[in-house]
Amino acid sequence: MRNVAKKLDVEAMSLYNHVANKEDIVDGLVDIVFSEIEVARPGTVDWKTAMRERAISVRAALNRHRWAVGLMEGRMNPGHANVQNHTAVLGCLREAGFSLRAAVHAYSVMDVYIHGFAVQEKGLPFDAPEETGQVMQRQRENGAEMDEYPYLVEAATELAQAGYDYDTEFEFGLDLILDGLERFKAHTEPNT
Amino acid sequence: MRNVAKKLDVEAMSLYNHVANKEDIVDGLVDIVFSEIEVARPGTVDWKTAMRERAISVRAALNRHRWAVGLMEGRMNPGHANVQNHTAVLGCLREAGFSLRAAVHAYSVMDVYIHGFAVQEKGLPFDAPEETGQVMQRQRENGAEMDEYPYLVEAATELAQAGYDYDTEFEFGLDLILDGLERFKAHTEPNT
DNA sequence: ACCTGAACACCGTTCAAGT
DNA sequence: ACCTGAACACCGTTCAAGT
Repeated sequence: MRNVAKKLDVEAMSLYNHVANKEDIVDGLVDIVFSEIEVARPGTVDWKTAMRERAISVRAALNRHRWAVGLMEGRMNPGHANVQNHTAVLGCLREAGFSLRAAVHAYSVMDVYIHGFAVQEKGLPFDAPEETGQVMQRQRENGAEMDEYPYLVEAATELAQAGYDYDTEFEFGLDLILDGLERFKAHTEPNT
Repeated sequence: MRNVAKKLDVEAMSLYNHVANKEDIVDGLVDIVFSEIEVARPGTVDWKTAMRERAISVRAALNRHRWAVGLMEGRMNPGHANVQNHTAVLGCLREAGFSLRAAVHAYSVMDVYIHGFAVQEKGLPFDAPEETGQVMQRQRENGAEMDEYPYLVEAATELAQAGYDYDTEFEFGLDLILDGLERFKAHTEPNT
């Protein structure tokens, strides 16, 4: 609040003449982020590529506005863009032949993964390889024998050497889920 | 800090004689939660049921300690139980035949999903059906024509009627991912 | 109608002074 | 060695007083 006010060359209390409270401002900001998410118009591409491109679009938006990570879901005053986005995704799945329950399932897995990945990526203390070694070393200093954790050491040294690419990691899980949904769809609704 | 101190019948500043700072306390608490996570001992069950049971154990622990949701990952001073858990999971996957990269991929998807689901479940403003209607109504009050969002209305009324079960929702996504990992494993390492 | 100074009830943390 | 009062630098928010 005080920082926002400062940027407007105004005192913090003045803001309360224009917005209800901080939550109110965040509601508006979050809806702007929602408005930046692109989802293919109905009937232009199959559901799988539509959902894949949307997922990547969400991730891109969250990367442009890292402060929004963890604030997008659970809004209790969803804005226009938010509701519109929900409708678009639900519509895409339903028109592709997903049953209502199946669509809700699919939506849940996809968004849990997309936002969960963003949270993990944001909260990670180390830029993967660089600081991983330091964490391991602190373990050692605390008296931990490293041969107690062979698999951890193995993974840490591998990642330190070859690096860790968030983009490919994200898409691995994304495709795993999309393929799973495709199989689930074929399994529950053999005709289509 | 001040609340913790109060529970110990002490002033807040006294705590700094025993811990470095707030983060230090949280580190310790989080590691207790990690210690409650059960993972099958090597060789007792196949990797898939081991990972499935662990996922459910994580979720149960997070349900017992909802404050820990979102604090488990990205610790930069991982405790003993944390490191031990990491090792156990990595070991389970490696000994089941996952390559190192594949194990890291698998670990990433699983934990992103598990913790992402917990975050979503915690942050949800409405206990599913009950408050869903209220949110929809506020949309209407804001001048939104409901036939703009047929799929949303459809889903909301359905969920309001039949209810929404977090446990089955969680396990749907979990099994989708585990099945996907099994297929991925078979695909990349045809022999085993 | 809009802005603001003073104040309230919070945070985590430091440090010199006490025992 | 451990505790504490006073203080600092923060939060979001209210309200009466100003223009």
